[in-house]
Amino acid sequence: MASPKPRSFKGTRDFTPREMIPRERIIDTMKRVFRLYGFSPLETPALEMLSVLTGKYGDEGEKLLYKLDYKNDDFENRVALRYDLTVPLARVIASHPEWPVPFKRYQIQPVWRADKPQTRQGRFREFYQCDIDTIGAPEGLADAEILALTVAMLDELGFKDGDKRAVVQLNHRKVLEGITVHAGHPREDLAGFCRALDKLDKIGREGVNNELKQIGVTDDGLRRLDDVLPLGESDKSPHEVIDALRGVFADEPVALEGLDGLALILTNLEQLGTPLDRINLNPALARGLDYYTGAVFESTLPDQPHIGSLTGGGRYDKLIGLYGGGDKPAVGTTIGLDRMFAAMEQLGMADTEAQTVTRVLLAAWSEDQFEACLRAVRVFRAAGVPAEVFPTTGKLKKPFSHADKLNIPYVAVIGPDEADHPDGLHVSLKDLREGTQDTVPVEKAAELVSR
RNA sequence: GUCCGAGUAGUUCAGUUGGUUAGAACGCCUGACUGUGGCUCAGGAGGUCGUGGGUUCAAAUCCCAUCUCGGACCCCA
Repeated sequence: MASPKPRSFKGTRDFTPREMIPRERIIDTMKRVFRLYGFSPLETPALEMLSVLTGKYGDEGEKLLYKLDYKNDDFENRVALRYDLTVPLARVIASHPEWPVPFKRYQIQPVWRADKPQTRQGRFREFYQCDIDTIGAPEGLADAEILALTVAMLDELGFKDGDKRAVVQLNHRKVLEGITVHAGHPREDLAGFCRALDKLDKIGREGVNNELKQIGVTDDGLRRLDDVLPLGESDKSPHEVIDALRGVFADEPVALEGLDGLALILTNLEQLGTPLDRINLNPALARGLDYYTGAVFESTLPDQPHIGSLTGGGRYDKLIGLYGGGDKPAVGTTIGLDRMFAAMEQLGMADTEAQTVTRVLLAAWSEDQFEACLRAVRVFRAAGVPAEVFPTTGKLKKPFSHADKLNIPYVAVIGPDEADHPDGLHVSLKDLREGTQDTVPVEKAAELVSR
């Protein structure tokens, strides 16, 4: 029997220790922030009933569902891999009407899309999503909390100062509705207008103008956008932008409602301690998805325009109701984990050197010292130092070479001199980066290595 | 789903109008160095040239098919 060539399914990835070590550290940081804001963990199954998923993502999205074939294929009971984390959340909420609201959860799990992957552009068939949502809270505090959390998390990860500074772009669907009407476009096609506008940073103002013309916006309408869109690129504070927009939309009550909503969110944000210079009120921010009903937001790195948004979300008050149990207001954000890692790697913010968590590798000079090695490793572990014993004795070249290849920072050698030291068990501790070596009691070695 | 390009050692690739036994670099293993990694030097292992068929005295090279991979479009995170 010929063994098949080992290969992985296209669009899926292995995360090697070298990748997982920084990845886990970043995820741990994020979870800590989520918890500080009172969001609790939720996990849902990879498999969902197909009937739960159909009709939620539109025709384009539906084609991307991974549907599973069953023997005795039973239409009622077909299943599919989850496509996102929002629909499963909606299912959970709908099946627990007794849960007190607001319900706040974070969820970090993979989702699957039967897309043609372009791995270099960061598009995969299996990828992680990280969602934070508050269900059952009206516009105001919940929106502000999501934004405050986003800024706090980005700060903790190092997206705080200089060219790594992240800024949250903020807008409101009702303001966008006002802009749509202001451009002379029918209110009913807000979604189409937003889809075109959302491409602004990708295809530029010219490209957006072309797209808008295609859906019927006139030249005069395009000119009227000049009253509004440039405000997003000005140095004005969010409150100043809102005041300017109040003037433009004096006769458009829906837009004024949106501006009131934004003002409330900003006030809450300030009281929560988020500096408003991290918020950019940007009337050009649209977000492509058409289920948003209120605030929409994205976080970007203004000095790294090629990286794209790190997080994105908004308020969606009508979506949960689609799954039964009545309308429930909701607001949330998605964190683009893969994009975040890519950004941190590009900007040199992640440690990509470590290939193992081991801090110290113990090596016995001969079989006679192997037991002493096992006693010594216990001391390191008890001190909280990740340590392991090289499994063979004899040539010390092997453990040293192994430590070198894996970037293990320390090797502790135990030979007759160390094992039978009159002052108790010693190790010869070598710092591979410095090339220095000292023979010290094992307890002392554990202390040296732990800092 | 549509349109292009590429498949040769573990990896990145070279390989001339078809012509002895298919090469390099890096990586891997061994030794120089019987208590010590990186650097250096010497040696070694590793390939049915993606797969199947065809043309030819002769195919990695030319032709056909097929599979896989990469890029562009659409869509999205």
